Amino acid sequence: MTLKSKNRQKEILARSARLFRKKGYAATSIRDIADAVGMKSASLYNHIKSKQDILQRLLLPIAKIYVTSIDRVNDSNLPAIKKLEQIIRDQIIITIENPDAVSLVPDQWFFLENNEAEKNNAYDAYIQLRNYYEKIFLKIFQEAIDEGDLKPVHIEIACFSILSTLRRLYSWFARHRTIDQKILEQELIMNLLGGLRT
Amino acid sequence: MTLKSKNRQKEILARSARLFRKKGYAATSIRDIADAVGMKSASLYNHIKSKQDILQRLLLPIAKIYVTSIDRVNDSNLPAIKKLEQIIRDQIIITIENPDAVSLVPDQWFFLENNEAEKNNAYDAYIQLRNYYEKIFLKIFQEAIDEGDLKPVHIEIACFSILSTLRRLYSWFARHRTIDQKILEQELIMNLLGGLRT
DNA sequence: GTCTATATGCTGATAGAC
DNA sequence: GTCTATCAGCATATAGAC
Repeated sequence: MTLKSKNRQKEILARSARLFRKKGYAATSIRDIADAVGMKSASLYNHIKSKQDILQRLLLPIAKIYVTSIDRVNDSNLPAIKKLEQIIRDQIIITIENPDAVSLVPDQWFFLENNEAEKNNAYDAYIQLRNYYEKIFLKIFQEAIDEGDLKPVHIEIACFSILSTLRRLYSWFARHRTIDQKILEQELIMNLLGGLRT
Repeated sequence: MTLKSKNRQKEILARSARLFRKKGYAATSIRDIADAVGMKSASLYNHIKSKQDILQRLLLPIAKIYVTSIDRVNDSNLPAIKKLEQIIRDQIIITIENPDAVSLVPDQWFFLENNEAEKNNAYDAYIQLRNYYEKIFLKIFQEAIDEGDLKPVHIEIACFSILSTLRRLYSWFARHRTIDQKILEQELIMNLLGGLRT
């Protein structure tokens, strides 16, 4: 594979991410993508296997970025409450660095297909990554309670609430790009964790 | 219009809402809806004008329910902080009573069409209702700060955070239907407002 | 690696029999 | 008010010339 074709693939993925974000996977056609890249739809197939292939090559890497990020925090020696703060900071950074790919996480993952015949279980693979992330998040949250830094709340409600906000951050950020990142971090940490501290 | 045909229409709307929730508007076909109702797709058109018509008749009423609800709270004589608590409670009730319609609010509104030629500006009408809701919400939030009950935070971040969680509540609730509603209210009020109180 | 041409199937919606 | 039959358009994807 040449460098040029790799760049072409990257461009196709980036343009697709933007279109999927704007219109949704189902409402975005291969022709839409071809137009955005500047070629005919048939030519796209020299670079990608299928429309589904594009979605998978957007969602699975971003899901792995999230998992890698929470693993690193989890392996650190910080107190659990500091780990939670770092997880929020990391999510903000991931969102700012990959806004289009991140935008697919709340909604478009559902269009991943589970083709068992071809051992192409992108749907299952994605769900597994997401569940793993949430499991670690819940575990750290419980530790912060055990360590006396958070109130003994219903952890599933609290984690749902925190993750709902972080998953939607991309859309807020699109409308407020000029905000200082440090202020955003401080405010979100206060919003999301402040009510739960002892 | 007979009672029977009204019931039929209600059933079509309810089945459609469930399908739009599960698969998304774009990925749900008229044939899917017809199958779910138990008739042929052509017969559907005796009850509804178009697929778009269904979406509009789901989203605009639920948007109006939200607006009516916040108007009533806003008109009350409660202190602003108590108004915010009531808004959260109201959103929980609306979500529990209309889970399928509410599920369309975060994502499927984008598929509303703006047909200016036919003065059928469902998209604009919806956006207007949503903007109105957010404007009132922000106003009450600012009042709670002015009344000394909330910290002088960046209100747009705080309101985004609170509304993100409330809009996603339907999906959490689907997985935890047995939770006591009072506990859910208490926990969410603590999660969403606790960190911001003076 | 891009193109034109095309295969095949599904889409929303309509016409008209009953 | 439901059906069968059908339309025109667009979907994903492929074949093969250049």
